[in-house]
Amino acid sequence: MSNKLTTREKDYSAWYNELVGMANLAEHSEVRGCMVIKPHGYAIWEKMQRALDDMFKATGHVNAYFPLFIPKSYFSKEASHVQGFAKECAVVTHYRLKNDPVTGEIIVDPDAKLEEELIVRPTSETIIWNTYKGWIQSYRDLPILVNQWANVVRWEMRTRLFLRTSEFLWQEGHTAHATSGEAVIEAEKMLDVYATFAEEWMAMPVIRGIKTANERFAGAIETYCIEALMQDGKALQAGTSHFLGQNFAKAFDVKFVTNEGKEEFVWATSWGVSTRLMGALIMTHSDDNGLVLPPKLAPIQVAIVPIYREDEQLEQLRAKLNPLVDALKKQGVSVVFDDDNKRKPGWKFAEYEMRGVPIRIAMGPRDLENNTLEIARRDTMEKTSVSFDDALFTVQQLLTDIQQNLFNKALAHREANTHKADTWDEFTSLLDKGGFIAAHWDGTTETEEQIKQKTKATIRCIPLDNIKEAGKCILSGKDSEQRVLFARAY
RNA sequence: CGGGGUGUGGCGCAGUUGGUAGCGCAUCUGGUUUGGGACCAGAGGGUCGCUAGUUCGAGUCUAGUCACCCCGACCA
Repeated sequence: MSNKLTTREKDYSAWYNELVGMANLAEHSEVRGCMVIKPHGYAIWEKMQRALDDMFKATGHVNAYFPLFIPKSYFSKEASHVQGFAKECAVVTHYRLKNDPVTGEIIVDPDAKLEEELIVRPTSETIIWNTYKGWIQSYRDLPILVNQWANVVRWEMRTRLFLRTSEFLWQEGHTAHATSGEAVIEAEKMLDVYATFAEEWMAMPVIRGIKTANERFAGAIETYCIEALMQDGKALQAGTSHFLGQNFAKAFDVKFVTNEGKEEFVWATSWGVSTRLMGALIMTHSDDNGLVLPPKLAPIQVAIVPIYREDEQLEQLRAKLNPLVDALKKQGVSVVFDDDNKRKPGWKFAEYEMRGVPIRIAMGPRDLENNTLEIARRDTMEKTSVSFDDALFTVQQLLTDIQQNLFNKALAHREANTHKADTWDEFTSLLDKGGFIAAHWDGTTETEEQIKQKTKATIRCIPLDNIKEAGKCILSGKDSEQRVLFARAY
């Protein structure tokens, strides 16, 4: 392992890859476009999962599981949905291998060709709606509020650890409702859950908005999203929630009988967040010393490093620190007491910093004499010497402070990098600096496409809390009734 | 799929006009160390991505091939 991260100004992409590797989060697999999530990375993902899952349960949802394979014919039922995913599907065509009679090599048995190919799910709308058809007859069966934790496969041309991999982990919620209004409320509610999670757990401020028709999910009537701004000034879609209308119900013939005896199609939503959130977390807070984790998602919140020369000193430190460790654990703080004799303190300091541990405590002979210990916070890298008796209180205080400080810092960064543009020149010059740009747009897909072609900037969203304001489109000069949010994005 | 780049011990790299492979980190052993990634001494580890060709001789030249990375098109 080398010692330091290279500076991120030079090449953000390289810096990101290096960080992900050195912080022991993940690595590229030899399998095309896939990644191996290492234990430390997975521990963070598990904390995210748990928090999200609790929020889903609290809003009335339950978990279920559906097949990995989707018969090809299911896909063709919803026209825009196929179009959206057709180009990136992995397809199972055979079910058996055999030894080549001539060469002895393992080959695909040509006699084992499937009659109907199976698609490895890129998302589960089709198989789930095919299943819901059997679950729903009456209004009494509604709503169905189901979530699935799963892996999906999208054959992406270019991949990037966590942000875009051929296989990724996610959750996808699929709900069925009796009325349009109820489904819209559900889609908006789940967007809110995502936004709350992003801001309160990940300490990552997000903008809630809706996508333009062009950027909408394949098969959706309305796509809601949360958009975050990374440290390099690029935007990242961190979560989406879709109002699907009756598109999938019609495609899969899912009808229910109302309490008035009328037969109607069901209304649907789907919503998901993925391991991309890991990428978002990394790119929002990390610095050149490595990963920075918000306390709420840190697998280790406090690392205690004893500094000692002889075993006897270690014993003294252990005796002194054990009650503190116990007290912290009792408060629900995850803490490691690192008395590993194979590593030196300096090495441990650097390592915990690289891994993003929010608080580090060091205690040595000098502290024993003075009844003090040294507390270092990861977010600001400040070290303070505090009285041993105040340690418990200070740590608890600090965990809250760090969580809040990380959010504040990220918010300040976003605000400093969000600008209004009223002319094309202003727009393009702002784009090169990165960040969000609020600008007028005439509302047409053609203009949106042209802007994208000329500048690589996309409309990230139309913010939900947007203020109506008359203006002229920055490209076409036509009338516009509100600003929309542009950015270059991941 | 287009443009560019890289494949050499576990990781990062060097290797000149072709002459039989070296450096840093990591690893192992012993000792001294331990308050910011320790030091000294010693040791182990590579058919140079793969295949064919040129040559007395190929990490180096030629052709092919595979893989990966970066920049586009596509996307959460």
